[in-house]
Amino acid sequence: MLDRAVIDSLFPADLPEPADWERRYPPRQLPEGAAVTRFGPSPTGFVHIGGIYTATIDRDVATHSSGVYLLRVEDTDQAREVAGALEQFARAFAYFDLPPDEAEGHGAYGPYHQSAREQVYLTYVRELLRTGQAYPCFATKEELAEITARQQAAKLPTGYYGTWALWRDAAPEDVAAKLAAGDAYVVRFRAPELTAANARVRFTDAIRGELSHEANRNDAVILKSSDASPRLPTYHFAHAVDDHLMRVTLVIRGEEWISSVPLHQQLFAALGHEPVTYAHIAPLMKQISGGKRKLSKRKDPEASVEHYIAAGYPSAAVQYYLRGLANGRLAELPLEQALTEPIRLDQCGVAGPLVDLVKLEDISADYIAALPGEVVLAIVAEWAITYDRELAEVLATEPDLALRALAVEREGVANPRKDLRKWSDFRSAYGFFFPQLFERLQGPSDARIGEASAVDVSAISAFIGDLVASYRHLDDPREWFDQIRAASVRNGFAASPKDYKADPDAYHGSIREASQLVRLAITGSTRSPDLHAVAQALGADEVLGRLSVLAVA
RNA sequence: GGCCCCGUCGUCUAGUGGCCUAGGACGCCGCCCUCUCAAGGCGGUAGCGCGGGUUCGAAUCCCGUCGGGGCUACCA
Repeated sequence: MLDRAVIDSLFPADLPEPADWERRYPPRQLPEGAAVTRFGPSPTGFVHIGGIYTATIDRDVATHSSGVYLLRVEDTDQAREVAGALEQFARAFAYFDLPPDEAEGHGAYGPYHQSAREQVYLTYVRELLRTGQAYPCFATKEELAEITARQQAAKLPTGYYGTWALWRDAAPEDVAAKLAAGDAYVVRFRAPELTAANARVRFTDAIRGELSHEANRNDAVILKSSDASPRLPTYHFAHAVDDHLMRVTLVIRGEEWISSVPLHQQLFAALGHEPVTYAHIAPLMKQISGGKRKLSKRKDPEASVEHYIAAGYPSAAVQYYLRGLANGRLAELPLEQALTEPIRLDQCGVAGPLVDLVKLEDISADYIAALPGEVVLAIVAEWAITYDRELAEVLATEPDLALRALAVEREGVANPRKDLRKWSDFRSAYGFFFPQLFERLQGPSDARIGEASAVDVSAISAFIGDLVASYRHLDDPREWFDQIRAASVRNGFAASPKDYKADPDAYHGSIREASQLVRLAITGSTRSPDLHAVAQALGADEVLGRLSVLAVA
């Protein structure tokens, strides 16, 4: 074993001992059964929808057990750090209403950035070195690559273990010489010797139940290279140190970590830390040609929560969807109830679900349809400030018109329109209400009419001309529409589709075609909410203005 | 390659030996309503990966097999 003096010389003289940290971060005083959970985003990319999914479960379990949910930024991979990631985390958690009880800036167990915890990690690295449970390793990248290549050629498990582990049992004087020469090194964990008795490990997962795995044999790196500053640990070691000192009791993470549990348990044991409970959740998947694969923040930018925020999916709808994915039972409940009912870990699915935007949009449309017009307006206006400037300005200057538009077939009806699935749909669904956003037709030969109607230009202008001349802005829907029918009949349209079908050659078309022309003029589209309601929201002047352009050939 | 996780309609799921000729939701299709669209109402389509067992009886238990996913980094 390495000389204690040699070991200590590698660390600051005033480095605290484990007991010091234990005192500084005492066990929490929490009610029986309270879970302390954490989410640990890495700023090597943006939080994606899977991260929100995990954080939702973390937050929920802590809340419903009267526990604590903390946010710890896992920024040990400084080389791959992405600028702006932290700001994006904050935006994402704010948007989805997932406030941590503790995070950088508040909480007694910080710092909550791993890059600021160098001293803590060094204490425990030194401790493992002192007890011979870790050792410095000077193997170069080339040597490591060669080891891997030889193992693969020999069809042996790859890794740094046993006799492959160059520095595991190196002579102390060789190590001392390397250190004296100032060569860069990492610190590796000395994996326990495997025997028949400990070759396999079993553990209980809060979601999956009993799991077993081959024991870890690899001398995993726990402290990264000495030529970097700050000197940071790998995920594995940070997990064993931080989750202990932050007094985390329940680690909820993706199932890709199951394979690492044996290592983590060895690390906890070596450190003398009480093991934590794990809950490995199934990862959200993405449909790809020929199958599905785990959602990746690198490969799938559309999975970024920025995408959801920019498109304007309501936070509550997304949460409802994600909670339903976690516990199928919640998907059967009404939204309000599903948002407050606890998520049960033992009811979490074990197979990775595909993210289904169509389903989300259905939920979202239902949710928005139940919202009062003024609430929709307030949220859309807020959203538009960032994502649709022009719309934001229009809404600011025309709030009353916006409210009238939103009231159409939404307020006071049994089945409100479901034409908004996300805030960005507002422009296409309601934009035509606003003179500033609506482009009036050029005339009867406008391309938009050409695409939708076979009625010839002179017939259009005769009909619409008649309608404009006789137009009355009536309150009664039936009477209002009857004047359109009357004008169309006077100008060669059939009063009903049935009449038209009986003798197609006698007419330009039926009331269907006629009303589509009116619709086109007023809304610019062949698809719109109820025309009379639209006309009421618009007002007589605007309606006549929009119709008049078709009155002249 | 080794190890691990997973496998019910297109998708998300209910289902823990008989309540299952497998239920719900979304999608899709049809019909109704109708001045268009959306919504709504009604109806329909579609699934236990495969092969062996165990059992009176299996989606449910066991074995094998195939398929998908993950780990095997000084990334998390």
